[in-house]
Formats: sequence, C-alpha cells, structure tokens
Amino acid sequence: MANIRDVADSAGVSVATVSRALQQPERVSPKTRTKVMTAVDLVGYKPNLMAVKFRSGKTHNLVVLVPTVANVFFARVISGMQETAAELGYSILLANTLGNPDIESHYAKMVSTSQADGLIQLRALNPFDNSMINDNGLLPMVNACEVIDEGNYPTVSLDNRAAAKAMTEHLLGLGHTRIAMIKGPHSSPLTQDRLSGYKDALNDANIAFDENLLFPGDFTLQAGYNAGVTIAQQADKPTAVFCENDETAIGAMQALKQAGLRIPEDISVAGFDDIAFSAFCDPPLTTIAQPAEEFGRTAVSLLIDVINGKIRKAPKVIMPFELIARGSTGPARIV
Amino acid sequence: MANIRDVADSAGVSVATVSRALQQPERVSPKTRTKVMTAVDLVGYKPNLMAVKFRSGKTHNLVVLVPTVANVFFARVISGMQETAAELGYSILLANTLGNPDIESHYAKMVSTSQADGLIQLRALNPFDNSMINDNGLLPMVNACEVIDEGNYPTVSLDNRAAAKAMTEHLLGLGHTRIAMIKGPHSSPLTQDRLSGYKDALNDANIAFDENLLFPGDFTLQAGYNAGVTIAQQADKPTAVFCENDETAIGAMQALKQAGLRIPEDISVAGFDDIAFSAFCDPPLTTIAQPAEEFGRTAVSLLIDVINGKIRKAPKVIMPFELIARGSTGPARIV
DNA sequence: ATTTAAAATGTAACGGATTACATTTTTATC
DNA sequence: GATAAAAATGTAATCCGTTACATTTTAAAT
Repeated sequence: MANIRDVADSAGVSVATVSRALQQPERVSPKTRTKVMTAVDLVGYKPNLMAVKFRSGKTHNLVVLVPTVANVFFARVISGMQETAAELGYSILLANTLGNPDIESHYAKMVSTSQADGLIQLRALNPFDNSMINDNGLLPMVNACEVIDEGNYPTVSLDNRAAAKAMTEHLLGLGHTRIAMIKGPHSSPLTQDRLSGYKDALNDANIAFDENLLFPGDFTLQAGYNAGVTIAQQADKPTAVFCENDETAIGAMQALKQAGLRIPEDISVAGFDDIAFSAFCDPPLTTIAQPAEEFGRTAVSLLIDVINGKIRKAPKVIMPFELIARGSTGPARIV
Repeated sequence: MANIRDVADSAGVSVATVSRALQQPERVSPKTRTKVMTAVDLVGYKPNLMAVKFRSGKTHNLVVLVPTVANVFFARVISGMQETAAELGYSILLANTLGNPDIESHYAKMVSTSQADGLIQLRALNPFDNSMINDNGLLPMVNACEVIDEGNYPTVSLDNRAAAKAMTEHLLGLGHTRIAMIKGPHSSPLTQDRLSGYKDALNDANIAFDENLLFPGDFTLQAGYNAGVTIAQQADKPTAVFCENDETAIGAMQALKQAGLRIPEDISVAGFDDIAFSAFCDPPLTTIAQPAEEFGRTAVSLLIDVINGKIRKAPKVIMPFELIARGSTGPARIV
C-alpha cells in the first residue's frame, strides 16, 4: 500500500506539502496541487485512516448497543441515527448484542480503548464495570429508548407511563373494565413504567388493580402467543388486552383468534410501538406510535455534543407519543 | 489517559517489558509481572487499540453492508455473523445503508482506508468504483444472500431458482393453474432468479406463462398490500399468489382479506424467507425457510479465510432451503 | 534594486504500542 | 569460582499522517 511518503517522492515535494495539498488545498500553489494529485493517482494512494485517527485521538466512530436489530422498532431508531451521524461526519458501529454481556462489553470497550468516541445504549441496563468508565468518571454515553435514572448520562425517552395511561384510558373509554396486560421482560424499566401508567389509569377510574390480569412476556411474538393462549382459556376472560409491544400483541391476537375469539367484538387488543406490521395485521392494531427515527437523530446529536464537551448538565429529553386507534380495539362486549 | 509509558514509569521498568507482561506474560519474571499489573491498576491503563491496530495493520474489524436492518431476515443473518465473528476475534461494523450509495461508499471505504480488514455485502449490486479495490486487484469481500456473478468474490447464496420452482410446484400440486407472482425490486437478482424458478415450474407443467399475472413489488408490506388490492379487483382472479418475500405476502393477504376473499379457500398465498411474523399471521404463511443465521456464519468464516489468504479460488456456497407449508395455501377452488 | 511582508514549502517531532536487536541478569554446569 | 547458556530486560526503530516551527520563494512596496 502506498503511503504519503510515496506520494511525496513521486511528486517531488515533502510529505507536509502532500498533506496540505489534500487537507487544505488553498494552502499550496495550484502548480503543486496538480503535481500532488497526479502523484496520488499514479501511486494509488489511499490515506491510512487508522493512522489519522490514532494521531488525532478522534475516531469519529460511535458505538451503538442494540439488544437485537431484529426488533423492528430499533431498526427505525438506527436509521435515524445513521442519518444524523452521516451529516455530522460520524460512523455508526452497530453492535447487535443479543443481550449477551460479553458482546456488550466487547463493543462498549471500544470507547475506553480509543476505538470509538462515544456510546449509545438502546437498552436499560448498565452493567458496565468501572473499566469502561474513563478517568473523568464519565463515559461519553447517551441512553435512548430504555432509560435508566442512575448515572449522569443524557437520555432520550418516551413518557412510557403517560403513554400506557393514555392507552388504558382509551380502553376504559370503550367500556372495558377488565383489562389484561401482557408485560415485557422484568429487567426492562419500560415494563415498570408501562405497568405504572396502566395502574394510574385504573386508579383514576376507581378500578381495582387485579394481579391476575397480568401476564408475563418478553416482547416476542411467541411470548404474546403463549399469553394469548392462557387468556383464551380463562373462565372469566378480560374484555381487553393491553400488550407492552406490538410483537406481543400480534402473537396474542393469533392465539385469541385461534381460540375462536373475535377481535375486537369479543376481546380488544392494543399494542405499543406502531411497527410496520401493525397496520397490516388482522385486524389492524391499535397502538402507541413513537417517533423512532427522531429518537435516533436526537441520541446521536446529543452524544456528539457530549463528545465535544458542549454539554454540562445531562439533558433528559422526552419524546412525544401518539395513540393510533385501529380496528383491534372496540367497545366492550356487554357481559 | 494513561499510556504504556506511564505504566512503565510507575512500575520502574521499560515499555517493552510492560508490553511483554501484558501480551506474553510467560516472557517476564513473576516479580515483574506483578509490578506491572499493579502499575496498570494504579495508573488506570487502557491500551489504545487504535495504536495497536495502526501499527499491526490488522484492524480485526469487518464491515457488513445491509440495505436495511429492518428486514427481519437480514437481522437473523447478522446475528449469525456476530456469533462467528466474536468466536474468531473480529468485530462487525454494521452499516445500515438504506440503499444510499453515499452511505455504502462511506462504509465500504473503511476497508481501503485501513479501518477494516474486509467487507460483506448483503445485497447484489456492486457499484463500487475502483478506489475501493486495493492494489492486488481484489477487495477482501464476500457476497451473501443476494449474489452477483461478476467478480471473483466468494458468495453464499440460496438456489433461489430451485426454491421458487419448488414453491410453484407446491401450488401446482394443489391444483392451481393461475398463479400470480408479486415480484421484488427489479434491480435485485433474487427477483430474476425467483421469477425464473416460477417459470420453470409452469413450463414443466405445460402451463403458459402469463405476463398479466406478474405484479410489481419491492419487498415491503405496502407494496404487497397494493398488489393485493389490484389482484382482488381483477375480473379473472388468480387462485394463488406467490410473493417473493414474506412482507409482501403479509401485505397482500391483508388486502385480499379486506376485499372479502378467504385464504386459502378463495385464494392461496405463499411467501419466501420464513420471517418470524409469518408463523403468527392469519392464516399462517406457507413460505420458504432459509438458514439465515448459517448464511451469516458462513459469510464471516469465508471472509476471514480470504483476509488470511487461505482461499485461492473463490468458493460459491449454496445453502439449502425448506418449504414450510402452513395454512395460507390450500387446494384450488374449482372454478 | 532593496527591503519587507506574505505565501509556499520543508524539517522533524509526535501520537502509543510492538518488536528486532542489544545488553544485562540469572541459572546451570564443570 | 569461572564460563556458557538461558532468561529477563532495555533501547530504539517502526507504523503513517499531521503540524509547529524553520526556511525558502514569491510578491509588493519604496
């Protein structure tokens, strides 16, 4: 591989001149510029960006930890990230962690080992050991979507509690009083927040919270299906099911329909996220839309501010949500 | 940030000794090893991997170009990649290109600019200009899933033609003779191959190919829906629709059902890919399953062989497929 | 033509870890 | 205890651009 010295030799100038001709063309005479460009082509010079980044100490890489890119919601967030990153001259190094702590740690260490300038987590947990925190006591990091309170990191999140409350109120407004909830993974603060919002709405409506209407899940189609099967078998069925994400809802609908229940006539189903499939399932799913791409854009933009020291107090950005009412929810069946 | 010299000073040894204590502990005395380790902790030393990679010329990074991580099939492929890469000590730099040539080029250049050792493309086109081809005339690259013939690159692909033929034969076997096809994007060789397989089967069955049974698509839910609407409006409807991917099929089913057609009684629908949603839609989708994770594993493993110069003639790996018959296909309605 | 300022170019240090080669220390052997 | 061999450690070059500082060339002004 040709290096800058080969170009300098070929052009008959010094390496400094070559560097200037490439980085700040106005600093060299037009004659020299031409000579250098010709030499670059001649020797097939490609700058070794590893060397550049090594010397400058700035990699212009951002690591993004995603539990799984297979989550359609995350995919949209990532698109937004890539967009803003490209605009600001950064690359996204996307780490599909599969929840594996080894993979998480491997990629997160890219920051402390100078391979990336900052980190965005699209997940809640923060199990990084201190080896990942740099000397200032703070890793350049932003938490998005699933947010933790601990730590002085900027966050971009939804008011999940308010959104879940809004959805529950939507169901209450349709006359439902026995509303089941299929939860997300225990470890996720989303699950806690959405559950709280659900309870808030019940409370405001003077309906007692019933532990038996809570079903476990993990945000997957299969978990939703399993919960749906259980619900369909119950003697005293709920008239509505609020699922903590759309995958869960789609899985649950499948089980409920297979059990002979009509949606929404016999039972209403609501989701959360508004993934693409939700508009195309049968019936189309009532859900909470989140500005996914905007999550990504905001997170990247915040992270770059952190990296450039432009942020003093860590901002906590709350994004707006929208309740999308579709065919999967309807008036409660009179029992 | 503490560097290796700080450690050396703190431990009272030379930098060479520190390096050896960390890389090849058996090369230094136990006494020294302890001193060095203590110093490492004391000064909070984290090796600058940018420096290491710069000097060694090996980044142990692999760039993966994906048109969109939102494609659930690709998400599985990526998981497989990450798995094998981690095993072999490599990191995956995932580039969600959105089909944007600027983004593609940006990430692909990471190889020629020494920021990554190799490249995997999960897409067919090969528009890279020569600036990305290094001096040996060949970029360390593997094409997976969507494969091009040109170029002497290893490939991992499915026999899409055979798979499409198998699916068409499945439909023919159910008595269908008017089988529509909703295609993928024109630019994709997958589309060509799957169309060829479809024609092969028709040909073998002595059924004339009918141009009017071909509908455009682009692998999205919306495109499938649009095609479904068109099909449902036709006077002389086909009795089966073969979609070139599952998203398309799910979108099409939605439109057909909304138009009052029963699936599969009135019309059968088949897809391709076996994404997770396909088992949970209504009715569950008959489709072609591909070993997605295995695609990823194989691609990474091949690429690393290429990087290490272990490959002479570029292998062309063909992965097996499986037809998954579910509820969306049934006997043709007697007309 | 001379002086001065501005523009262009060159020289060399630097970033952080690795490693070939040189040197010192330890261990083994007689 | 002397000598050789082996082990441990140190010195300094290296990877490749960038850039502060030094020097040379060109242009402008008198």
